[in-house]
Amino acid sequence: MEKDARDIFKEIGLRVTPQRLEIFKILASMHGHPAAEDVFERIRRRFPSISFDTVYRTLSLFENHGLIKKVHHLADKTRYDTNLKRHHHFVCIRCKKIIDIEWDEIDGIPMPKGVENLGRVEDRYVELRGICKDCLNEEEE
Amino acid sequence: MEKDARDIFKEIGLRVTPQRLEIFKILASMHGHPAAEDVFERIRRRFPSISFDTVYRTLSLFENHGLIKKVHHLADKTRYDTNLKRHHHFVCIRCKKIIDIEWDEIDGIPMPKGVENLGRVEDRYVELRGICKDCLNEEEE
DNA sequence: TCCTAAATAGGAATATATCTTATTTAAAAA
DNA sequence: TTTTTAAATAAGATATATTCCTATTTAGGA
Repeated sequence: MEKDARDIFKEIGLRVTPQRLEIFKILASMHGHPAAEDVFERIRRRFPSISFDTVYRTLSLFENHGLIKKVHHLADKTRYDTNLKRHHHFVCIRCKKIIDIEWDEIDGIPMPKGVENLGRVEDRYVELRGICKDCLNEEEE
Repeated sequence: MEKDARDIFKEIGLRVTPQRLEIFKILASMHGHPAAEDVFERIRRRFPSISFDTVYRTLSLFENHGLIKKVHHLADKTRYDTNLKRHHHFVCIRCKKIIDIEWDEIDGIPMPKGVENLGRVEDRYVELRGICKDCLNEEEE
């Protein structure tokens, strides 16, 4: 997010509103991985009457234009895993289907440098994200 | 989940209730990655008066004893990522902190066999799960 | 069989996210 | 610059997921 927010919005055909500019600025300045609520708390300082809806709408908008990303594609409801065998997942970003995959080679790769300073790693989890067969077929029609 | 549910419960010191036995059975029979609601719909056939609370409580209980796992550790609220550079995450399973990590070696590993039948993979995402430095320090005290 | 702590049902409460509608505003057109 | 209009916003209602509260029931030990 280097360029001026105003230019970025114009490039992708978005109206330039003060709320959007401010949310953009907040996101750029906020390290960590904010939730909508965090953004809301911050922007309220400048726009005390801003609504939650505007924040959510703007975050969606930014996401749809690739300016930000959701950390997970399955944040709507908690899903449980009954397969206790070590495995990873293929997740369809369209229909949210989850398919188990085995991928032992993952465990062989050395940790990236510096991770030991972050904490104690207890597990490695890999998610292959894409479009599942069913959704690809529907697309064709 | 091979053993008799009754024995498993006793081993880990849980009371054996009809609701728990049934939920356990449902989980074992249900492939896919059910949400609490899915389990609720199924168990209602046999226990029409069961409450949502019992389902949630039982799922938590099973999770705490390692009988099932949540697919994600961050399912409570949507978190956004403002770092558009390709990266992965270290996630603290205790405080839910997310820390960006770079790990290019991941891209070099060949896909596991059979993935091409599942759909089109568009991205690989890795999550290192563990306990962060802050939580480890608190633990010591 | 009795007793007690634990589990449950039912509904209330909370949290997150989206929708509805009247009002305001950005920005294109005049 | 002024006018026009579709898009954006605020406010609150609504939807959905999850947890909490409390009276009642029950598992399992005494």
